[in-house]
Amino acid sequence: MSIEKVALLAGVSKATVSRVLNEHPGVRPDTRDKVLAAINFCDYQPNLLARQLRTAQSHMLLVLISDITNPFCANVVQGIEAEAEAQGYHILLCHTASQMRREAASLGLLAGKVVDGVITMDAASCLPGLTEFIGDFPWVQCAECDPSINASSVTIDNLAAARDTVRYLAGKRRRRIALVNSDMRYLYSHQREAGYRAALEEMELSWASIEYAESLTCEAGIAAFRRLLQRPERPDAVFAVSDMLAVGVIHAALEAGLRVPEDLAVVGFDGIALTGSLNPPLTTIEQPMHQLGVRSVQLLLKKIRQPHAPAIHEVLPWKRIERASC
Amino acid sequence: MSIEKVALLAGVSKATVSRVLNEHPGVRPDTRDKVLAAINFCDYQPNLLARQLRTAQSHMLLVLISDITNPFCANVVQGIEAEAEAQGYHILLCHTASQMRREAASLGLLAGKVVDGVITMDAASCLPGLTEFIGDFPWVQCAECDPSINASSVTIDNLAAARDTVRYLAGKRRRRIALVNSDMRYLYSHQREAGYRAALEEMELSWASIEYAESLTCEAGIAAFRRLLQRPERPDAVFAVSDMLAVGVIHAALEAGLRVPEDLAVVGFDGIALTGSLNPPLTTIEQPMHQLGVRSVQLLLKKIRQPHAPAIHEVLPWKRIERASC
DNA sequence: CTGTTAGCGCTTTCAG
DNA sequence: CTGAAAGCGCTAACAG
Repeated sequence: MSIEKVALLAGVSKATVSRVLNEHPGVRPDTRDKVLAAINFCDYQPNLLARQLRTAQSHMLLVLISDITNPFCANVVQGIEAEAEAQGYHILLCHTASQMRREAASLGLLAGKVVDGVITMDAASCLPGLTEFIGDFPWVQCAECDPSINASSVTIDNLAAARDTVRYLAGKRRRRIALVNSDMRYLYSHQREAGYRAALEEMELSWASIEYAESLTCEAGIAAFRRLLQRPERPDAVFAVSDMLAVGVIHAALEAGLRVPEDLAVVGFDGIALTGSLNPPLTTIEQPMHQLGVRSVQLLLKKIRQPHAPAIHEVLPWKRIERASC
Repeated sequence: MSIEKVALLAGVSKATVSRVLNEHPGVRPDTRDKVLAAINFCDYQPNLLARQLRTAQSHMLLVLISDITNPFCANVVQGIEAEAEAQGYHILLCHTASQMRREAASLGLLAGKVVDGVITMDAASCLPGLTEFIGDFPWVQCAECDPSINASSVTIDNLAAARDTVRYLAGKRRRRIALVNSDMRYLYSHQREAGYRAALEEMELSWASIEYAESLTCEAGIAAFRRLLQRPERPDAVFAVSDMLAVGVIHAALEAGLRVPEDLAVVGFDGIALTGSLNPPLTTIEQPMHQLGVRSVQLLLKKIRQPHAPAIHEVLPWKRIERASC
């Protein structure tokens, strides 16, 4: 049943049906009722595709994500979805696994008018090849920002957060603070590593040790910590750039007979809910995950509505949550 | 730049451009090249909305989920997305928080032709009011299935899994086995509770104790276990219907001075990756999360392609993973 | 092998 | 306040 059938049924024109559908003012109450009755009668639902084609807006947002299985991402997506829903938008989720090919494919949805804009949360979206694909389409970088790109962003100050964390550990008399970092394709990895190095220098700690995890999972954290243990001198503290990595670090430490926090202090990053219920509870740097998502949507919609407004780079606060692991 | 511009540029008709775009056979190589050149020249990207309107298929799938933050859901979604991508489909994610209002709104996308079908993973989608909304549209119930509904489903045998678990605990000389269940709006809650009761009866255990968690989070697990402890006799084993609940149970148990597994055995459900890295590692009932997602997409596409094929109810195997928590 | 034409279902001027 | 008509960009008969 199309709008035409409804029009026929109500004895009016397509235009009038469209008017009541979109709540345009200036439709006489009784014709409005007639139309509404007809709509109800054949329980008509408008074809959204046709509407989108005609109005040239889909009210859909694309979200590019490396791995929804990572609780941090899931929480941000939840924020994105909540705000999108509140503003009458839907979200299209694309796992890119940071693979250029998949990213490029998804981005066809932008050019294809299937989505009105894109929020990226993954490493690869900053690659020169991809920025070209996105071109001038509305785009917000979330949690991972390349400042040289002309798109809005919502992030935290990763360098400051990492620096503060290492200083905090040093303040707790830890002298051999190791960093368990992630894939260096992420920009935040560089930023946090820079913060780590800066703090070591400031605190005049010469001991440094960095391991790179293959993914943001417990298993990768376990493997990374084991590698750390094979080095000449073992650390007395580990700063992991993700809570999941920290979970693995603690597991591997206990397994190796170390006590946490007595022998090894551990700090995570992200502040996922789970951290408070671990044994021991995990000290972590909390990112405003939900807010990161919410603001991303808000900036994206602003760009969609005012395409020529300049990019906005928003930096949200982080917070250290002190618990027993350190 | 529309298909018309390309046609003009290549000196052919729109139809021919469309043919090369869709790789239809029977286009002379040199005209094909001309078109391709033109497409390249103005880097034309087809308007997917227009195509979708015309062909009456969007190649998009709707996924209704209660909470992406729950790792079990996230893993299933990952499976859904992977298979969808492999088959040339995209997914639209809708958090429903099991709220009727939001579900109904999302389902407008079905009637509105924005999506070709829907996969539901939440409790509310079985409500009579909603099944009406979905009507005859292609629909697969994933992980949560109401057999009285005429839609395909992919699940595990929740009753058998729960029964087996309780028997296993009884076999380990546990005599006071408590169940930490979730929201009873979920059908699996009923099924697992039925399995729990059946096993108790079979094993001739008269002691039973059930607590209902408010959500599938660690915090809810902690609260539930605390309530359990306030009862006259404390359990010597807890079967939690979700790994996240189990994490909370263990946390609360250690906090109360109980040793796990000596004083309290704990078994979870779902088999999320994290469970292997907890302290102690968690015994759990593993659901084939990825496969649940993959098969859901496959059944949905089958239904989309053959609308009159009968519904298929697929039951996937589960697996007990024995670890130190029990 | 290629072009012409007729829509998909909707919104939106422009007249009346 | 309502209707007629044009057209969003594409695909698919049907001719030629």
